Amino acid sequence: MPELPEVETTRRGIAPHVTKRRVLKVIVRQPNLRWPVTPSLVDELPGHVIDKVDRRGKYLLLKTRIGTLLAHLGMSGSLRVLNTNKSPSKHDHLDIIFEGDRLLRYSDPRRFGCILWEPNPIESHPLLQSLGPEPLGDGFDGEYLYHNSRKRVASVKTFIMDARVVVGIGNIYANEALFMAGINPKRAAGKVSRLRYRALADRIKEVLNKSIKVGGTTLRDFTNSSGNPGYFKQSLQVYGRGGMACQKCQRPLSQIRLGQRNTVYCPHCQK
DNA sequence: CGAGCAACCTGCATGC
DNA sequence: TGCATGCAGGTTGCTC
Repeated sequence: MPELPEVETTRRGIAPHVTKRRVLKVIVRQPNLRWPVTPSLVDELPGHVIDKVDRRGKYLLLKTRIGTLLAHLGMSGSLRVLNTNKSPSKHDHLDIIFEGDRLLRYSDPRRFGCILWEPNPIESHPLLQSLGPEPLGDGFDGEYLYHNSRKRVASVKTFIMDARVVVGIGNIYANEALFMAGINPKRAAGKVSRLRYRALADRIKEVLNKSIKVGGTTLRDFTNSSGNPGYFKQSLQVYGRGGMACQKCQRPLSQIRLGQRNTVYCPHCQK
């Protein structure tokens, strides 16, 4: 479900409700996520205050004085702030109950996400170790992409979706940014010019920023922390539109498989 | 080292 | 209606 804009939407939604709040209790109903929910979470988090909600790539970091809760939403996960009287349904795997009448509920039908507890400095967590720069941060631009793609024969789409290269760009926004930049997704990453990588980096920033502004993309079931959908779907130009007319040239969009992922592009506008 | 792919799991749309 | 199939927003970890 979530790429960077959806995770950032979640972060902004939950932050005001959990920051400075003290955890009363943690309830785990289904520990078998991508990795087992860290068992000590239930014993260690209660009694402590969430100081800050950060994001690194698609990971959410709930920081306390004694450690960090690291959450990933996988393909179908969500975090919502609810009243404690709301009873859980089938895929509501974990609750963090706060003092007062609020709880943070993790739901994830496919269970590709994770909830981990890390008592040590989070910067050294293995899952965060090999992540590339934030696409909306200073370390990311066309020069960076150009420099790191030399001699790479994999497709440029696979390249920008690799979290070791740059975090946060999933299948939706990779398709969109390549269309906006006029680059064929099949092109070898190492054969894209410096000039065109500048355009690509700019379009990546643009599409992510615009999506965050409207609460992300809701395809079937993504909702923000209050249960509302995101509105970027209506702005998508190629994702989910294989066979339909290109919005620039009116020719039909091609749909292919690239690195096991559905890929839509315009053979006329993207070279 | 990089590239390609199977795997994790459930829900939903489609076709017979 | 029922069943089989294929597909979905992500990422790791295996093989070559």
